[in-house]
Amino acid sequence: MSVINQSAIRNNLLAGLAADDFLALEPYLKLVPLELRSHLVVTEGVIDHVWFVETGIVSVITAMPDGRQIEAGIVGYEGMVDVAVLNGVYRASLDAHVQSGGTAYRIAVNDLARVMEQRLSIRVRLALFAQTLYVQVAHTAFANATNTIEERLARWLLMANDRVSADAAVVMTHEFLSIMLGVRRSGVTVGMQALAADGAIRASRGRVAIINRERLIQISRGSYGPPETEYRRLFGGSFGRSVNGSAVERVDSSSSFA
Amino acid sequence: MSVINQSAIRNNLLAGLAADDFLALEPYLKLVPLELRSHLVVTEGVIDHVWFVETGIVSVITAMPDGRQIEAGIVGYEGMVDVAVLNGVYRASLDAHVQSGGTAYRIAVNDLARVMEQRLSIRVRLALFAQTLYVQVAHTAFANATNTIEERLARWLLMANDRVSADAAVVMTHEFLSIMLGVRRSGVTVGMQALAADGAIRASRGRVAIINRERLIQISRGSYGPPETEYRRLFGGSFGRSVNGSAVERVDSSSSFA
DNA sequence: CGGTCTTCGTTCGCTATCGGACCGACACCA
DNA sequence: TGGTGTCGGTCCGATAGCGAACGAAGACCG
Repeated sequence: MSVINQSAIRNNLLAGLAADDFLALEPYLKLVPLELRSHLVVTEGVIDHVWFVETGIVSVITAMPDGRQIEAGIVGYEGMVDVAVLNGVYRASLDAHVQSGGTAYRIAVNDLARVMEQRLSIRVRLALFAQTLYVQVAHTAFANATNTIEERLARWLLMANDRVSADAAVVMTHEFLSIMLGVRRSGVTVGMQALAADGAIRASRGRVAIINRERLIQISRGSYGPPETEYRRLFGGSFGRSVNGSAVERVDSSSSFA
Repeated sequence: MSVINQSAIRNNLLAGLAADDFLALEPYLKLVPLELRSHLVVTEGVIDHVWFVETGIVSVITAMPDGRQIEAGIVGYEGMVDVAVLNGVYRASLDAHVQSGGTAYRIAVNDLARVMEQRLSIRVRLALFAQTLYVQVAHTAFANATNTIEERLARWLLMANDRVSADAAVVMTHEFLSIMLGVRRSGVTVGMQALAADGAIRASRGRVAIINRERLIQISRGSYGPPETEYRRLFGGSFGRSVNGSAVERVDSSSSFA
């Protein structure tokens, strides 16, 4: 069995682990594709694997039994799915759907739990991510209550842009975004036009190119930023600011867990 | 120093600890008042204490530098503030404000961390609560995006009612609620009138009596229920249902949706 | 008891967004 | 190259909620 080289890992949680911690996890990690639109976790389902995203985007979704759903958070190479297992919960209360295809290192929750039990520093690092996701979701609640569609679109595009190589366009349809934001499809169309008129984005069928991040940030009226700042504070690096993509840096994770 | 009797504790996290775990924490717990409108935690501030709520209600709030704010979650005797420390984070990204005065057992984070280090089972229990709060916040994001003011009011009143002695009225002004929900004050007035006309509540100046929980749950259109169900699943007990001999009865909220 | 402050009720015009529908444009496949 | 399905642009009337203002009723205090 070939060994995964830590230096080749894009996932920021794995890449930043101490070398011996990574080696302890490595035998259980398996690189798997993230199939577009697949459901990694479904509400009330058992969580038997955890995914460390390498490329692509996964949405954390509040899904109701009657089919209504909305995005609560978004995870890319900076994080993992599902954080519930870090809190000792193995049955899901939220969905996780792949919104942009890619790859991830997958591990069985049993294996992860066993290794974390031996190596507290792994748990420490992953818990920091759970905290950033919690903050992100709280800010989604804020944005959903106070921001216009256009502002929320700007926020979403920035967050998606943070998670793809910086020059790549974001791939998604208006229909899809309308579901994530909980608004009408044609509301998204109008909002996108406004962003395009502003020179912030350039849109074509199923594709959005971010032209001017600075402008998008202004438009988002503060709904973008704080969770990303929190992430950088806890993990260091340039997440959310990278001018040219995956500038994943590592920082020690020795903050006292206990 | 007199010893606190665990059987007299109302906080569900502390009350449910194994006896020896509780005894290990007990020397560091101090019963303190929760002063109405005090800010237990403020964004970017250091978190130096944790509160295990006995009575009263604490709101978890997304606060922006420009003063805009909104409630992301709500914590009463079933939980603690701030859960960030469970993830090893000691600088706040969210506010915690006392919305309904009461009391709490307070502990210094250093002491809590030290004891948890010795007793993993304490950490395990508290982490379960962190998970329920995360789910609650995700559902706030859902409600904020998809529900009307009236529906969100119903949700808020139910959640507040869960956290006060069952027959007590909820004490708060329209002004206050408008800030928590991020809507106009007069929007709350109109919403309250609708709920009162429905016979779900009876309102007087600064006070709301819940008359018919069942009706409120219907009105909330699913925005109330799932996080409470999750809490019961993880902790057992009757949280969110009528507790100890209240006149109010209700069925499991999830049944209205399955 | 009267003054003062807080809270609530109500109104106005205005805007964002809804729900639904229709159609044209593009993309892909045979 | 034409057919077919997806996607985006646009329009309609309807509505929830906004921002601001004003006044009345309850609560508190000297």
